[in-house]
Order: sequence, then C-alpha cells, then structure tokens
Amino acid sequence: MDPHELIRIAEKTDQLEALPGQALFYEGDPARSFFTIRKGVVRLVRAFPDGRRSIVGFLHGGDFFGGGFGRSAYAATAEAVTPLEYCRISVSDLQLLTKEHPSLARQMSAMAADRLYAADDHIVLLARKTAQEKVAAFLLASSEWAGQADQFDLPMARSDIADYLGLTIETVSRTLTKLTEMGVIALPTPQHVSLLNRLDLRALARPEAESLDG
Amino acid sequence: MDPHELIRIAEKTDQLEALPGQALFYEGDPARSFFTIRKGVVRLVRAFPDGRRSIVGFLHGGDFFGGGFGRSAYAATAEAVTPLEYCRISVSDLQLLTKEHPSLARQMSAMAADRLYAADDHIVLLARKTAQEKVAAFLLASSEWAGQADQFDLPMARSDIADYLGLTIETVSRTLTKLTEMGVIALPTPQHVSLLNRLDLRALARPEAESLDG
DNA sequence: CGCTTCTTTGAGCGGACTCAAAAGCAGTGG
DNA sequence: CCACTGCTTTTGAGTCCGCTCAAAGAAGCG
Repeated sequence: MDPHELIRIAEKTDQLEALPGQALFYEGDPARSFFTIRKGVVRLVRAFPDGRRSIVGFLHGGDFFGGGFGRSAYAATAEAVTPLEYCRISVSDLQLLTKEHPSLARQMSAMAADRLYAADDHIVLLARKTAQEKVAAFLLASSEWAGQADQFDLPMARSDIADYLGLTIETVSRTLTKLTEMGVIALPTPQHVSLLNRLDLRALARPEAESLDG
Repeated sequence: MDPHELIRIAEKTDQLEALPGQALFYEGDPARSFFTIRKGVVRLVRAFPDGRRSIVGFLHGGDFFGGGFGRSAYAATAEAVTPLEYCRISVSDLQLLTKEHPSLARQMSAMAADRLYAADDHIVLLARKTAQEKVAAFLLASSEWAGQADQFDLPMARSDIADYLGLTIETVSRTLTKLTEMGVIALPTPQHVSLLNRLDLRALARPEAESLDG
C-alpha cells in the first residue's frame, strides 16, 4: 500500500523523461520493464488499424505499472499525456529486489488488484452508464486524482476522454456544455474544471443514485 | 501456467457444490477465500439498486479466482450459471502453502495478469464494438471455452449475454437471428450453437478486420 | 499573422433501446 | 395426454440517445 518504498528503490534505476504523445512501450512488445510515474499523466491505449481507439486507463504520479504483471507482452501501449518524469526498472532486477524486500511482492499484487478493481469499474461504466453519467463520473475521478480539489485541470484532450468513456469527442463536449448550463460545473477554459455542486454531480454520476436504506 | 498443481492442492480443501443462481460470495464481502472451478460456469456480477446489471466476466473449469487478489473485499458477486462443482481454500491457508510452493505465487500473479488482460479486451469490446461485433466475438470466445468446438452449448441465458456485452436481451436475440439468416451460425435450439463459417464470424467480430500488411 | 489543432455548435441520421405481444418450452397437476 | 402456468426467447413497431457529417469559433505556435 506504500508506493514510497517502490519509488525509493526505483530511484536507483533509470530516471527518464518523455514529451506528450511519446510512447513508453507498445502493446505486444516483450514486457521487460516496470515503471513508476514521478510526475505527469500516462494513458494506456489499445488501437485498431481502422482508427478506432480505446483508452483502458489513465495513470498518475505514484502509480506503478508495466511488466505485463506476469505476462510476456504488454497488454496496451503506454503514452505520455503530459510532460512526464518516470522511472524504469527491468523485470529481472525487480525480481532480485523482491527477494531482498518480500513486501515488494505484496505491493505488486496489490497494484495488480487495484488495476483489476478499476477495470471492473470501467467495464460497468462502459456497459451500463449514459453519456451524462460517464462524463460526471469522469469529472469526479479527475477530482480525486487532483486530491479531491474542486478546481483542477484536465490534462488530456477531449479525444482522450472520449476514447476512455466510449463516446465521441462531440458527445463529450456537448455533455460538458450541458453540465455547465445545469450549473454543476464551470469551464473557465476547456482544460480547467471547477466543480460547483459536488453532490449533484455525484447524483448524476451513478445509476444507484436512489436511497440505499433497506 | 499449470493450474493442475493448484487444483491438486485445492483438492485437499473444501469440495463444494452449488445450484444455478446460487452465490459463492457477494461483492463487498471480506475476501477470505480463493476458488477453483472443477465443473460448470460462474458469472462475476456487478449490480445496481435500480436493476442495471453488468457481468464483468465468466469463469470456467480450471479457472482460479476470488481472494480479491490482495484486496480486502470481493470486487463482484460470483454466481453459479450451471450446476457447479468447485473448491474453496482460505486466503490464510493459501498463503501458508505459498511458502512451501513458491511457484504458487507466480501462478497466482499469472492468473491476475490473465484477468487483467481479459478485462482490457472486455473494455475495448464494450467501448468500441457494434452489437454485431460484440455477439460475434462472444460466440468465438464461447467456442474457445468449449475447446474450439464448432458446436457447443451456451450455458447462460440471453440476459447474461446481454449484461456481459452491454446490450439488451432483445438486441442479442435479434443479432443471433441475423447471424443465422446470414448463414454463419445455426441455432438448433436457443442454447445450442453451431458455427457454420468460422472465418466470416471472425471477420465480423473485429474492427481490425482489414488487411494488416504495412 | 497565417497555419494547424482542438473544441464547440448545428443539423440530421441511424443503431440500439423501449414497450408490447407472440411464440416456444418445461414443469405440474387434473 | 393435455391444459395450464410461468419463464425464456423471439419478433414487431416506434422512439431516442449518441453518432456522423459539417462548419464555425478558440487557442497555440512559428
């Protein structure tokens, strides 16, 4: 649960940077390394030859990922969304470190479990939520990434949000405009979000919005 | 990679059965056990108070799951789809066994990795595929579960398929009818599928259907 | 200042949904 | 054996949400 040890160890490894749009690795590449993000945001992308694209997740400072988690190949392409500072450690080196620090193994499986839990949430969102619920949920998640702030930046483009939510950029834009007109958010600039009514936004975000008392 | 050792160990533990519809555990329950399926099919369900439901995965004979993979609570409810024979082992017992058999830990992370990879596939399917592509992909996956057979049973109801693919039962039914009319499958009974043209079905299943030569 | 890229807005369409009913099937009891 | 009941699946008709196509702002950059 404490990524600091991971980061401390990772600090003994490659310190790297990447510019927006640069790939850290590609889907299908042999999964030779693990990564932690020091600063910035990464997207995990699955793309098709016909242009259809799906973002299976966003990763933020402190997040630990890569290595295929036991698989021999990466499951998706990792691309920098913002200017990025990150660490890289080879799978074999990390395996050695795991023997010295057994807690590392537990942390790794905890990370995998978190990604699995997030993936299930994502599946429910894609399968059963409306565009408005999707965008509201995304804004709340973005707020959490910013430390529950009521004002924060969306580091990614509308196209990234659309590919994450299974929508088009037009629908994302229209929905944001609608939420603005409803008074639950404000958009001083396209990238800057201000939550005006967190409770209403939360109610809009989930199907299970009704009372939970039995 | 070899679940047989897991099963052999699990055979020393609780041998249980369940009838269709019975829950093995519920979403949110403390994740005290791991499970392996001996015979039958299980669905992993996320449900909302308003009736919306999403099936995040199906599990088959030999599959290993549960325990929250490091989390303290189960991420979804596990329900028997068919009459079920399965094994249960407590997380603590399995941790003890892990110390005797280090390969177990690797197998567990491999299982988690497989679920993660499957989850990413599922995300892409839900986010970017049409109803026809979804149903075609589901039929191909079902064929794989049946050992690449051209004829096999769908153990689950249309409602399960719909909740897995993010569709309604009507759309699932209509799409199956359409595939039948196209001549790529036959449905002797609603539960029994016969693949008449695997290549066409594969072409219908994926967006990346065009040629891959660069 | 002109170019490119991103975002927003508009108009119209269509695929999947909703609502509704019929058809098929399994079990049950007369 | 057959009517009756309940459940699942299929089929039909019509609607709407989100998509497509198109164009007009904004914003960044050389």
